[in-house]
Amino acid sequence: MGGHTQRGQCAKRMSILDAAADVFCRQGFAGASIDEIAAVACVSRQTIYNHYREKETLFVAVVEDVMTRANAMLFSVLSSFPEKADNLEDGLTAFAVRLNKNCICNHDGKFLRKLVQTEGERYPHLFESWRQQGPGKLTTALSALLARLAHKGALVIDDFDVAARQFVALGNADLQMMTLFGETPSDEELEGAARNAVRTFLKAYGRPADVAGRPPELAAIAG
Amino acid sequence: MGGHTQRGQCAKRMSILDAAADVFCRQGFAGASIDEIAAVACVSRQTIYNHYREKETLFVAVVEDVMTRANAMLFSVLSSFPEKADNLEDGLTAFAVRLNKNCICNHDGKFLRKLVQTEGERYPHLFESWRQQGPGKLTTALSALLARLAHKGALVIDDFDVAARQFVALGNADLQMMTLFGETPSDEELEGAARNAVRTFLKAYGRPADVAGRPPELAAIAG
DNA sequence: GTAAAATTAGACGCCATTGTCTAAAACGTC
DNA sequence: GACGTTTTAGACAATGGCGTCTAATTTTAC
Repeated sequence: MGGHTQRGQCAKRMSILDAAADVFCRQGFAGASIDEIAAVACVSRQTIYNHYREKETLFVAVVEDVMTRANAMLFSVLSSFPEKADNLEDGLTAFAVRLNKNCICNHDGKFLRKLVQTEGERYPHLFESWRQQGPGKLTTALSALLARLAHKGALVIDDFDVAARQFVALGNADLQMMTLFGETPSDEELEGAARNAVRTFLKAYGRPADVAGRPPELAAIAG
Repeated sequence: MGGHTQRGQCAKRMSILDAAADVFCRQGFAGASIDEIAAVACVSRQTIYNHYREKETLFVAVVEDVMTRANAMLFSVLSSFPEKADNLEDGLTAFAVRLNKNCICNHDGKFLRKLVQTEGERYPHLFESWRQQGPGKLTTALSALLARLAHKGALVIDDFDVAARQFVALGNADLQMMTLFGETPSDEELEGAARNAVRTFLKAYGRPADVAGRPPELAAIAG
Protein backbone atom coordinates (compact mmCIF):
# COMPACT_ATOMS: atom_id res chain seq x y z
CA MET A 1 0.00 0.00 0.00
CA GLY A 2 2.30 2.73 -1.22
CA GLY A 3 1.44 6.06 0.26
CA HIS A 4 3.04 7.73 -2.73
CA THR A 5 0.74 6.31 -5.36
CA GLN A 6 -1.76 8.78 -3.96
CA ARG A 7 -0.30 11.51 -6.13
CA GLY A 8 -1.37 9.95 -9.41
CA GLN A 9 -4.75 9.07 -7.95
CA CYS A 10 -5.20 12.59 -6.71
CA ALA A 11 -4.55 14.00 -10.18
CA LYS A 12 -7.10 11.58 -11.63
CA ARG A 13 -9.63 12.54 -9.00
CA MET A 14 -9.26 16.23 -9.77
CA SER A 15 -9.45 15.57 -13.47
CA ILE A 16 -12.65 13.60 -12.94
CA LEU A 17 -14.12 16.27 -10.68
CA ASP A 18 -13.40 19.02 -13.20
CA ALA A 19 -14.83 17.07 -16.10
CA ALA A 20 -17.87 16.04 -14.12
CA ALA A 21 -18.50 19.63 -13.08
CA ASP A 22 -18.36 20.68 -16.70
CA VAL A 23 -20.71 17.97 -17.95
CA PHE A 24 -23.12 18.17 -15.01
CA CYS A 25 -23.32 21.93 -15.49
CA ARG A 26 -24.08 21.66 -19.20
CA GLN A 27 -26.34 18.60 -19.18
CA GLY A 28 -27.76 18.47 -15.67
CA PHE A 29 -27.72 15.37 -13.52
CA ALA A 30 -30.09 13.26 -15.60
CA GLY A 31 -28.65 14.36 -18.92
CA ALA A 32 -25.04 13.80 -17.99
CA SER A 33 -23.60 10.42 -18.95
CA ILE A 34 -20.68 8.78 -17.20
CA ASP A 35 -19.18 7.97 -20.58
CA GLU A 36 -19.07 11.63 -21.55
CA ILE A 37 -17.52 12.58 -18.22
CA ALA A 38 -14.93 9.88 -18.70
CA ALA A 39 -14.17 11.14 -22.20
CA VAL A 40 -13.80 14.75 -21.05
CA ALA A 41 -11.62 13.67 -18.16
CA CYS A 42 -9.52 11.47 -20.47
CA VAL A 43 -10.12 8.60 -18.11
CA SER A 44 -11.64 5.18 -18.33
CA ARG A 45 -15.21 4.76 -17.15
CA GLN A 46 -14.15 2.09 -14.71
CA THR A 47 -11.79 4.54 -13.03
CA ILE A 48 -14.72 6.77 -12.23
CA TYR A 49 -16.62 3.88 -10.68
CA ASN A 50 -13.44 2.98 -8.88
CA HIS A 51 -13.24 6.36 -7.15
CA TYR A 52 -16.95 7.05 -6.77
CA ARG A 53 -19.36 4.20 -6.20
CA GLU A 54 -22.14 5.51 -8.40
CA LYS A 55 -23.30 8.51 -10.36
CA GLU A 56 -24.93 10.14 -7.37
CA THR A 57 -21.79 9.78 -5.26
CA LEU A 58 -19.83 11.54 -7.97
CA PHE A 59 -22.42 14.28 -8.21
CA VAL A 60 -22.36 14.96 -4.49
CA ALA A 61 -18.57 15.02 -4.52
CA VAL A 62 -18.55 17.50 -7.39
CA VAL A 63 -21.00 19.83 -5.70
CA GLU A 64 -19.08 19.75 -2.44
CA ASP A 65 -15.83 20.38 -4.26
CA VAL A 66 -17.16 23.40 -6.10
CA MET A 67 -18.82 24.67 -2.94
CA THR A 68 -15.65 24.65 -0.89
CA ARG A 69 -13.73 26.38 -3.68
CA ALA A 70 -16.44 28.99 -4.04
CA ASN A 71 -16.59 29.57 -0.30
CA ALA A 72 -12.85 30.05 -0.09
CA MET A 73 -12.97 32.51 -2.96
CA LEU A 74 -15.85 34.39 -1.36
CA PHE A 75 -13.92 34.64 1.89
CA SER A 76 -10.90 35.95 0.02
CA VAL A 77 -12.92 38.58 -1.82
CA LEU A 78 -14.75 39.65 1.32
CA SER A 79 -11.45 40.22 3.08
CA SER A 80 -10.61 42.78 0.38
CA PHE A 81 -13.51 45.05 1.29
CA PRO A 82 -12.32 48.65 1.49
CA GLU A 83 -11.95 49.85 5.03
CA LYS A 84 -10.79 53.36 4.32
CA ALA A 85 -13.49 55.92 3.80
CA ASP A 86 -11.55 58.07 1.35
CA ASN A 87 -12.34 57.58 -2.31
CA LEU A 88 -15.16 55.26 -1.35
CA GLU A 89 -16.60 55.13 -4.85
CA ASP A 90 -13.49 53.66 -6.41
CA GLY A 91 -12.95 51.30 -3.51
CA LEU A 92 -16.48 49.96 -3.59
CA THR A 93 -16.42 49.72 -7.37
CA ALA A 94 -13.26 47.66 -7.36
CA PHE A 95 -14.77 45.45 -4.69
CA ALA A 96 -17.95 44.97 -6.68
CA VAL A 97 -15.90 44.03 -9.73
CA ARG A 98 -14.01 41.42 -7.74
CA LEU A 99 -17.20 40.05 -6.24
CA ASN A 100 -18.91 39.67 -9.59
CA LYS A 101 -15.88 38.45 -11.44
CA ASN A 102 -14.62 35.88 -8.96
CA CYS A 103 -17.73 34.76 -7.11
CA ILE A 104 -20.87 35.29 -9.15
CA CYS A 105 -20.04 35.38 -12.86
CA ASN A 106 -17.28 32.78 -12.84
CA HIS A 107 -17.51 29.10 -13.59
CA ASP A 108 -18.22 28.01 -10.04
CA GLY A 109 -20.91 30.59 -9.50
CA LYS A 110 -22.63 29.61 -12.70
CA PHE A 111 -22.38 25.94 -11.77
CA LEU A 112 -23.84 26.41 -8.32
CA ARG A 113 -26.66 28.67 -9.44
CA LYS A 114 -27.62 26.28 -12.20
CA LEU A 115 -27.39 23.13 -10.13
CA VAL A 116 -29.20 24.61 -7.16
CA GLN A 117 -32.08 25.47 -9.43
CA THR A 118 -32.22 22.14 -11.21
CA GLU A 119 -31.37 19.67 -8.45
CA GLY A 120 -32.02 21.72 -5.33
CA GLU A 121 -35.39 20.14 -4.69
CA ARG A 122 -33.99 16.67 -5.18
CA TYR A 123 -31.07 17.17 -2.79
CA PRO A 124 -32.27 19.70 -0.22
CA HIS A 125 -29.60 18.92 2.38
CA LEU A 126 -26.81 19.20 -0.19
CA PHE A 127 -27.39 22.84 -1.02
CA GLU A 128 -28.66 23.93 2.37
CA SER A 129 -25.12 24.35 3.66
CA TRP A 130 -24.19 26.36 0.58
CA ARG A 131 -27.18 28.58 1.11
CA GLN A 132 -25.86 29.46 4.55
CA GLN A 133 -22.16 29.62 3.78
CA GLY A 134 -22.58 31.18 0.34
CA PRO A 135 -25.26 33.84 -0.17
CA GLY A 136 -26.14 33.86 3.52
CA LYS A 137 -22.57 34.47 4.60
CA LEU A 138 -22.17 37.09 1.90
CA THR A 139 -25.09 39.11 3.21
CA THR A 140 -24.04 38.75 6.83
CA ALA A 141 -20.43 39.68 6.24
CA LEU A 142 -21.24 42.52 3.87
CA SER A 143 -23.76 43.85 6.35
CA ALA A 144 -21.09 43.98 9.05
CA LEU A 145 -18.59 45.64 6.72
CA LEU A 146 -21.10 48.28 5.69
CA ALA A 147 -21.92 48.85 9.34
CA ARG A 148 -18.26 49.63 10.03
CA LEU A 149 -18.20 52.17 7.21
CA ALA A 150 -21.39 53.70 8.53
CA HIS A 151 -19.91 53.83 12.01
CA LYS A 152 -17.03 55.82 10.58
CA GLY A 153 -19.53 58.23 9.10
CA ALA A 154 -18.81 57.31 5.49
CA LEU A 155 -22.32 55.91 4.91
CA VAL A 156 -25.79 56.61 6.23
CA ILE A 157 -27.65 53.31 6.53
CA ASP A 158 -30.76 52.45 8.49
CA ASP A 159 -30.92 48.70 7.82
CA PHE A 160 -27.52 47.12 7.19
CA ASP A 161 -28.91 43.79 6.09
CA VAL A 162 -31.15 45.36 3.47
CA ALA A 163 -28.33 47.58 2.29
CA ALA A 164 -26.03 44.58 1.90
CA ARG A 165 -28.56 42.71 -0.24
CA GLN A 166 -29.18 45.82 -2.28
CA PHE A 167 -25.48 46.31 -2.88
CA VAL A 168 -25.24 42.82 -4.31
CA ALA A 169 -28.44 43.22 -6.29
CA LEU A 170 -27.34 46.54 -7.78
CA GLY A 171 -24.02 44.99 -8.69
CA ASN A 172 -25.84 42.43 -10.78
CA ALA A 173 -28.46 44.73 -12.23
CA ASP A 174 -26.67 45.27 -15.53
CA LEU A 175 -25.46 41.67 -15.73
CA GLN A 176 -28.59 39.75 -14.82
CA MET A 177 -29.57 38.91 -18.35
CA MET A 178 -26.03 37.79 -19.16
CA THR A 179 -25.71 35.61 -16.08
CA LEU A 180 -29.15 34.18 -16.75
CA PHE A 181 -28.09 33.14 -20.23
CA GLY A 182 -24.76 31.84 -19.03
CA GLU A 183 -22.67 34.41 -20.86
CA THR A 184 -19.47 35.71 -19.32
CA PRO A 185 -19.23 39.50 -19.17
CA SER A 186 -16.10 41.22 -20.39
CA ASP A 187 -13.91 43.28 -18.11
CA GLU A 188 -15.38 46.48 -19.50
CA GLU A 189 -18.91 45.28 -18.80
CA LEU A 190 -17.92 44.25 -15.29
CA GLU A 191 -16.35 47.63 -14.67
CA GLY A 192 -19.32 49.56 -16.05
CA ALA A 193 -21.86 47.51 -14.15
CA ALA A 194 -20.00 47.96 -10.89
CA ARG A 195 -19.63 51.69 -11.51
CA ASN A 196 -23.35 52.12 -12.13
CA ALA A 197 -24.17 50.06 -9.07
CA VAL A 198 -21.88 51.93 -6.70
CA ARG A 199 -22.99 55.34 -8.00
CA THR A 200 -26.61 54.51 -7.26
CA PHE A 201 -25.70 52.87 -3.96
CA LEU A 202 -23.84 55.97 -2.86
CA LYS A 203 -26.64 58.24 -4.05
CA ALA A 204 -28.91 56.29 -1.71
CA TYR A 205 -26.56 55.62 1.19
CA GLY A 206 -23.55 57.87 0.74
CA ARG A 207 -22.74 60.84 2.93
CA PRO A 208 -24.21 63.85 1.10
CA ALA A 209 -20.81 65.51 0.59
CA ASP A 210 -19.45 62.47 -1.28
CA VAL A 211 -22.33 62.14 -3.67
CA ALA A 212 -21.72 62.90 -7.32
CA GLY A 213 -24.54 63.38 -9.77
CA ARG A 214 -26.94 64.85 -7.23
CA PRO A 215 -29.13 67.67 -8.51
CA PRO A 216 -27.04 70.83 -8.67
CA GLU A 217 -28.94 72.92 -6.12
CA LEU A 218 -28.46 70.28 -3.42
CA ALA A 219 -24.83 69.58 -4.26
CA ALA A 220 -24.18 73.26 -3.89
CA ILE A 221 -25.85 73.33 -0.50
CA ALA A 222 -24.11 70.21 0.72
CA GLY A 223 -20.72 71.32 -0.51
CA MET B 1 -64.37 16.26 -40.08
CA GLY B 2 -66.38 17.98 -37.34
CA GLY B 3 -64.97 21.31 -36.39
CA HIS B 4 -66.52 20.85 -32.96
CA THR B 5 -64.40 17.97 -31.81
CA GLN B 6 -61.79 20.66 -31.29
CA ARG B 7 -63.23 21.53 -27.90
CA GLY B 8 -62.41 18.22 -26.30
CA GLN B 9 -59.06 18.15 -28.01
CA CYS B 10 -58.33 21.64 -26.82
CA ALA B 11 -58.98 20.66 -23.22
CA LYS B 12 -56.64 17.71 -23.59
CA ARG B 13 -54.01 19.90 -25.17
CA MET B 14 -54.11 22.37 -22.30
CA SER B 15 -54.05 19.55 -19.77
CA ILE B 16 -51.00 18.11 -21.50
CA LEU B 17 -49.28 21.49 -21.70
CA ASP B 18 -49.86 22.17 -18.01
CA ALA B 19 -48.63 18.76 -16.95
CA ALA B 20 -45.64 18.95 -19.25
CA ALA B 21 -44.71 22.38 -17.90
CA ASP B 22 -44.86 20.98 -14.39
CA VAL B 23 -42.74 17.93 -15.13
CA PHE B 24 -40.25 19.71 -17.38
CA CYS B 25 -39.79 22.36 -14.72
CA ARG B 26 -39.13 19.83 -11.98
CA GLN B 27 -37.09 17.27 -13.92
CA GLY B 28 -35.62 19.21 -16.83
CA PHE B 29 -35.85 18.07 -20.43
CA ALA B 30 -33.69 14.97 -20.13
CA GLY B 31 -35.11 13.92 -16.77
CA ALA B 32 -38.75 14.30 -17.74
CA SER B 33 -40.43 11.16 -18.98
CA ILE B 34 -43.42 11.13 -21.29
CA ASP B 35 -45.03 8.54 -19.08
CA GLU B 36 -44.91 10.82 -16.06
CA ILE B 37 -46.31 13.72 -18.06
CA ALA B 38 -49.12 11.48 -19.26
CA ALA B 39 -49.84 10.39 -15.71
CA VAL B 40 -49.92 13.97 -14.40
CA ALA B 41 -52.14 15.04 -17.29
CA CYS B 42 -54.44 12.04 -16.72
CA VAL B 43 -53.99 11.18 -20.37
CA SER B 44 -52.71 8.22 -22.32
CA ARG B 45 -49.18 8.37 -23.62
CA GLN B 46 -50.39 7.82 -27.16
CA THR B 47 -52.54 10.94 -26.91
CA ILE B 48 -49.44 13.00 -26.28
CA TYR B 49 -47.75 11.54 -29.34
CA ASN B 50 -50.96 12.17 -31.23
CA HIS B 51 -50.86 15.92 -30.51
CA TYR B 52 -47.09 16.40 -30.51
CA ARG B 53 -44.90 14.33 -32.76
CA GLU B 54 -42.08 13.83 -30.31
CA LYS B 55 -40.72 14.91 -26.97
CA GLU B 56 -38.90 17.90 -28.38
CA THR B 57 -42.03 19.14 -30.19
CA LEU B 58 -43.91 19.00 -26.92
CA PHE B 59 -41.12 20.82 -25.14
CA VAL B 60 -41.05 23.63 -27.67
CA ALA B 61 -44.83 23.95 -27.50
CA VAL B 62 -44.71 24.15 -23.71
CA VAL B 63 -42.05 26.83 -23.71
CA GLU B 64 -43.89 28.91 -26.29
CA ASP B 65 -47.14 28.54 -24.37
CA VAL B 66 -45.61 29.71 -21.12
CA MET B 67 -43.78 32.51 -22.93
CA THR B 68 -46.91 33.98 -24.49
CA ARG B 69 -48.72 33.79 -21.15
CA ALA B 70 -45.83 35.44 -19.38
CA ASN B 71 -45.55 38.15 -22.02
CA ALA B 72 -49.24 38.94 -21.79
CA MET B 73 -49.01 39.17 -18.03
CA LEU B 74 -45.95 41.41 -18.27
CA PHE B 75 -47.77 43.72 -20.65
CA SER B 76 -50.71 43.87 -18.29
CA VAL B 77 -48.54 44.69 -15.29
CA LEU B 78 -46.54 47.29 -17.22
CA SER B 79 -49.75 49.06 -18.18
CA SER B 80 -50.46 49.54 -14.48
CA PHE B 81 -47.35 51.65 -13.92
CA PRO B 82 -48.24 54.72 -11.88
CA GLU B 83 -48.43 57.85 -14.03
CA LYS B 84 -49.32 60.30 -11.31
CA ALA B 85 -46.44 61.81 -9.46
CA ASP B 86 -48.26 62.20 -6.15
CA ASN B 87 -47.59 59.55 -3.52
CA LEU B 88 -44.97 58.05 -5.76
CA GLU B 89 -43.60 55.73 -3.08
CA ASP B 90 -46.87 53.88 -2.63
CA GLY B 91 -47.55 53.78 -6.34
CA LEU B 92 -44.14 52.37 -7.18
CA THR B 93 -44.29 49.92 -4.30
CA ALA B 94 -47.62 48.53 -5.44
CA PHE B 95 -46.22 48.28 -8.95
CA ALA B 96 -43.13 46.44 -7.74
CA VAL B 97 -45.33 44.02 -5.80
CA ARG B 98 -47.38 43.29 -8.90
CA LEU B 99 -44.26 42.86 -11.01
CA ASN B 100 -42.67 40.40 -8.61
CA LYS B 101 -45.84 38.53 -7.77
CA ASN B 102 -47.24 38.09 -11.27
CA CYS B 103 -44.17 38.07 -13.50
CA ILE B 104 -41.06 37.01 -11.64
CA CYS B 105 -41.96 34.92 -8.60
CA ASN B 106 -44.92 33.07 -10.10
CA HIS B 107 -45.00 29.65 -11.73
CA ASP B 108 -44.29 30.90 -15.24
CA GLY B 109 -41.40 33.07 -14.19
CA LYS B 110 -39.84 30.22 -12.28
CA PHE B 111 -40.34 27.90 -15.24
CA LEU B 112 -38.76 30.25 -17.74
CA ARG B 113 -35.80 31.14 -15.57
CA LYS B 114 -35.11 27.49 -14.84
CA LEU B 115 -35.52 26.27 -18.38
CA VAL B 116 -33.53 29.11 -19.92
CA GLN B 117 -30.65 28.18 -17.66
CA THR B 118 -30.82 24.45 -18.25
CA GLU B 119 -31.78 24.24 -21.94
CA GLY B 120 -30.90 27.71 -23.18
CA GLU B 121 -27.64 26.59 -24.75
CA ARG B 122 -29.32 23.63 -26.42
CA TYR B 123 -32.15 25.72 -27.95
CA PRO B 124 -30.70 29.18 -28.50
CA HIS B 125 -33.36 30.35 -30.96
CA LEU B 126 -36.17 29.22 -28.68
CA PHE B 127 -35.33 31.54 -25.84
CA GLU B 128 -33.91 34.36 -27.90
CA SER B 129 -37.38 35.72 -28.58
CA TRP B 130 -38.20 35.53 -24.89
CA ARG B 131 -35.04 37.39 -24.04
CA GLN B 132 -36.21 40.25 -26.22
CA GLN B 133 -39.89 40.19 -25.42
CA GLY B 134 -39.42 39.32 -21.75
CA PRO B 135 -36.59 40.93 -19.82
CA GLY B 136 -35.61 43.10 -22.78
CA LYS B 137 -39.08 44.51 -23.17
CA LEU B 138 -39.34 45.00 -19.42
CA THR B 139 -36.24 47.15 -19.35
CA THR B 140 -37.20 49.14 -22.43
CA ALA B 141 -40.75 49.79 -21.29
CA LEU B 142 -39.78 50.57 -17.73
CA SER B 143 -37.10 52.90 -18.98
CA ALA B 144 -39.68 54.85 -20.98
CA LEU B 145 -42.09 54.99 -18.07
CA LEU B 146 -39.40 56.25 -15.73
CA ALA B 147 -38.47 58.85 -18.34
CA ARG B 148 -42.02 60.16 -18.31
CA LEU B 149 -41.95 60.48 -14.55
CA ALA B 150 -38.62 62.25 -14.77
CA HIS B 151 -39.99 64.57 -17.43
CA LYS B 152 -42.76 65.51 -15.02
CA GLY B 153 -40.10 66.34 -12.47
CA ALA B 154 -40.98 63.51 -10.12
CA LEU B 155 -37.63 61.77 -10.56
CA VAL B 156 -34.05 62.85 -11.30
CA ILE B 157 -32.46 60.24 -13.55
CA ASP B 158 -29.38 60.48 -15.73
CA ASP B 159 -29.52 57.07 -17.45
CA PHE B 160 -33.05 55.72 -17.79
CA ASP B 161 -31.97 52.27 -18.95
CA VAL B 162 -29.68 51.79 -15.99
CA ALA B 163 -32.35 53.08 -13.63
CA ALA B 164 -34.89 50.64 -15.05
CA ARG B 165 -32.58 47.67 -14.53
CA GLN B 166 -31.74 48.87 -11.05
CA PHE B 167 -35.42 49.19 -10.18
CA VAL B 168 -35.98 45.57 -11.13
CA ALA B 169 -32.80 44.44 -9.40
CA LEU B 170 -33.68 46.28 -6.18
CA GLY B 171 -37.14 44.76 -6.28
CA ASN B 172 -35.59 41.32 -6.20
CA ALA B 173 -32.82 42.06 -3.74
CA ASP B 174 -34.66 40.65 -0.73
CA LEU B 175 -36.17 37.77 -2.69
CA GLN B 176 -33.17 36.55 -4.67
CA MET B 177 -32.35 33.67 -2.39
CA MET B 178 -35.99 32.56 -2.30
CA THR B 179 -36.40 32.70 -6.06
CA LEU B 180 -33.09 30.90 -6.50
CA PHE B 181 -34.32 28.05 -4.33
CA GLY B 182 -37.72 28.00 -5.96
CA GLU B 183 -39.63 29.11 -2.90
CA THR B 184 -42.68 31.33 -3.23
CA PRO B 185 -42.62 34.45 -1.07
CA SER B 186 -45.63 35.35 1.02
CA ASP B 187 -47.60 38.54 0.49
CA GLU B 188 -45.91 40.14 3.49
CA GLU B 189 -42.47 39.30 2.11
CA LEU B 190 -43.43 40.69 -1.30
CA GLU B 191 -44.71 43.85 0.27
CA GLY B 192 -41.66 44.32 2.46
CA ALA B 193 -39.23 43.64 -0.36
CA ALA B 194 -40.97 46.12 -2.65
CA ARG B 195 -41.05 48.74 0.11
CA ASN B 196 -37.32 48.42 0.77
CA ALA B 197 -36.58 48.56 -2.95
CA VAL B 198 -38.65 51.66 -3.65
CA ARG B 199 -37.32 53.50 -0.60
CA THR B 200 -33.76 53.01 -1.80
CA PHE B 201 -34.68 53.74 -5.40
CA LEU B 202 -36.27 57.02 -4.37
CA LYS B 203 -33.35 57.88 -2.12
CA ALA B 204 -31.18 57.57 -5.22
CA TYR B 205 -33.49 58.96 -7.88
CA GLY B 206 -36.34 60.71 -6.07
CA ARG B 207 -36.81 64.46 -6.04
CA PRO B 208 -35.19 65.63 -2.80
CA ALA B 209 -38.45 66.95 -1.37
CA ASP B 210 -40.13 63.54 -1.66
CA VAL B 211 -37.39 61.58 0.00
CA ALA B 212 -38.10 60.07 3.39
CA GLY B 213 -35.34 58.71 5.58
CA ARG B 214 -32.78 61.25 4.35
CA PRO B 215 -30.42 62.52 7.02
CA PRO B 216 -32.24 65.19 9.04
CA GLU B 217 -30.05 68.17 8.22
CA LEU B 218 -30.65 67.71 4.49
CA ALA B 219 -34.36 67.06 4.82
CA ALA B 220 -34.62 70.31 6.72
CA ILE B 221 -32.76 72.18 4.01
CA ALA B 222 -34.74 70.63 1.20
CA GLY B 223 -38.10 71.19 2.93
C1' DG C 1 -78.53 4.79 -33.45
C1' DT C 2 -74.68 5.07 -36.36
C1' DA C 3 -70.40 6.39 -38.15
C1' DA C 4 -66.26 8.88 -37.63
C1' DA C 5 -62.86 10.53 -34.73
C1' DA C 6 -60.36 10.46 -30.55
C1' DT C 7 -58.64 8.07 -26.62
C1' DT C 8 -56.89 4.21 -24.12
C1' DA C 9 -54.08 0.25 -22.49
C1' DG C 10 -50.71 -2.61 -23.60
C1' DA C 11 -47.23 -4.87 -26.13
C1' DC C 12 -43.21 -4.23 -28.90
C1' DG C 13 -38.41 -3.02 -30.93
C1' DC C 14 -34.85 0.07 -30.36
C1' DC C 15 -31.40 2.59 -28.24
C1' DA C 16 -28.78 4.84 -24.52
C1' DT C 17 -27.12 4.40 -20.00
C1' DT C 18 -25.89 2.36 -15.68
C1' DG C 19 -23.05 -0.53 -13.12
C1' DT C 20 -20.31 -5.03 -13.12
C1' DC C 21 -16.84 -8.01 -14.63
C1' DT C 22 -12.53 -9.67 -16.83
C1' DA C 23 -8.17 -9.73 -18.95
C1' DA C 24 -4.56 -6.92 -20.60
C1' DA C 25 -1.62 -2.98 -20.10
C1' DA C 26 0.73 0.84 -17.65
C1' DC C 27 2.66 2.62 -13.58
C1' DG C 28 5.53 3.14 -9.47
C1' DT C 29 8.45 1.07 -6.02
C1' DC C 30 11.97 -1.88 -4.54
C1' DG D 1 13.71 -6.85 -13.57
C1' DA D 2 9.73 -8.31 -10.34
C1' DC D 3 5.66 -7.29 -7.86
C1' DG D 4 1.47 -4.99 -6.41
C1' DT D 5 -1.57 -1.41 -7.63
C1' DT D 6 -3.98 1.26 -10.74
C1' DT D 7 -5.82 2.04 -15.08
C1' DT D 8 -7.78 0.66 -19.39
C1' DA D 9 -10.75 -1.24 -23.04
C1' DG D 10 -14.36 -3.87 -23.98
C1' DA D 11 -17.96 -7.13 -23.23
C1' DC D 12 -22.03 -7.94 -20.52
C1' DA D 13 -26.82 -7.98 -18.34
C1' DA D 14 -30.31 -5.01 -16.65
C1' DT D 15 -32.93 -1.05 -16.72
C1' DG D 16 -35.72 2.50 -18.52
C1' DG D 17 -37.34 5.63 -21.76
C1' DC D 18 -38.77 6.77 -26.58
C1' DG D 19 -41.63 6.18 -30.32
C1' DT D 20 -44.71 2.81 -33.00
C1' DC D 21 -48.35 -0.24 -33.57
C1' DT D 22 -52.79 -2.57 -32.71
C1' DA D 23 -57.14 -3.60 -30.95
C1' DA D 24 -60.64 -2.23 -27.87
C1' DT D 25 -63.20 1.52 -25.90
C1' DT D 26 -65.01 5.98 -25.43
C1' DT D 27 -66.53 10.32 -27.07
C1' DT D 28 -68.65 13.30 -30.43
C1' DA D 29 -71.37 14.64 -34.50
C1' DC D 30 -75.39 14.08 -37.17
